[in-house]
Amino acid sequence: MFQGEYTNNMDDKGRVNIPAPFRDVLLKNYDDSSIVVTRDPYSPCLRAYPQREWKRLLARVLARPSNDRTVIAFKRTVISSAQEYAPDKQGRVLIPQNLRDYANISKGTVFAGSLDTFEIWDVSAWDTQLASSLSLLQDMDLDF
Amino acid sequence: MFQGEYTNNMDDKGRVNIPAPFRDVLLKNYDDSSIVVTRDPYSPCLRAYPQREWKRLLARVLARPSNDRTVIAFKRTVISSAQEYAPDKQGRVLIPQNLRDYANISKGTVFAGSLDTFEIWDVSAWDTQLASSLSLLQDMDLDF
DNA sequence: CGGTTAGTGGGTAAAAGTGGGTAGCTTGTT
DNA sequence: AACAAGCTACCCACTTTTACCCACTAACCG
Repeated sequence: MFQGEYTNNMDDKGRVNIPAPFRDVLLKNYDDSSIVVTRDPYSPCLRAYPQREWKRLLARVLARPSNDRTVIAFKRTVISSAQEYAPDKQGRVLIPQNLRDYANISKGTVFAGSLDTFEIWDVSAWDTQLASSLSLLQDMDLDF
Repeated sequence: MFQGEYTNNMDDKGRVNIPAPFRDVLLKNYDDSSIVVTRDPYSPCLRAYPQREWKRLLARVLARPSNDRTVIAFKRTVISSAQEYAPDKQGRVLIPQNLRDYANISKGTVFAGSLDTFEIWDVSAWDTQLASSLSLLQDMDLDF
């Protein structure tokens, strides 16, 4: 399970270090350190899936009628942008330019655990998102 | 059950001592001295869960529809920031910078028992919170 | 008043994160 | 087809952070 929030810097070449705790989860729970990175359609951030979770998502998509408009849109935004990455010896992955643009990532990069996936944010986008999530929760007054 | 209020000092490295009575509860009632520390979404403080209580919380969250906006907000504020800590030989844990910022903790740190969890406050934030909690209770005039 | 436990401070080895060079591949151009 | 340019994977070296250990002081308890 991915949890915790970590900030790392992307270098000039576009590489960022996957936080060590996440790499541990990948190796221990999934026997595979490679991930699939893609656009998150609901927020301006990227989402990283372990291989197994990515396959589960694909299965769910394939189970739907392929002419459905939302399924088509989902394929175009999420699936088309998905790419598999294996971290290098230092634990870094290269984020391609189109995904960097989508999430507005320039340098400061936040990795946020989200149970079976994790999110990748630009640090200032993360801060504003965090503030609005907090105010949403306070207004809703839900009990967990 | 965690009860009582204790003040300890965080050192320059960001470590604070978990009060001994709380460590006792962790060992005796939970057979595990490690805790999960996370943001409290309703107040500017942190909340520490014994492993077992944390798992119960996760189960409750997972039972809800994952596309619900409040569930997403909860994941981002609480689950993303959650990290597991095992106290060192002296009974201290390192509070990471992002959580220190959230709760405004610099040095004086208050640990407040809250039954199956406990809260971690900056001492001055705790004082102001205490004053307003008191006046709230006096106005409401409910009988416990 | 001595002994034990809680809390505090600091040193140090290992791990995590960062920066950059280079060889080899792909791509595109003449 | 040959060559140049750019990109990327891989490697090495450095810096920063963290985990772990030891030592000291203060409080508590008999």
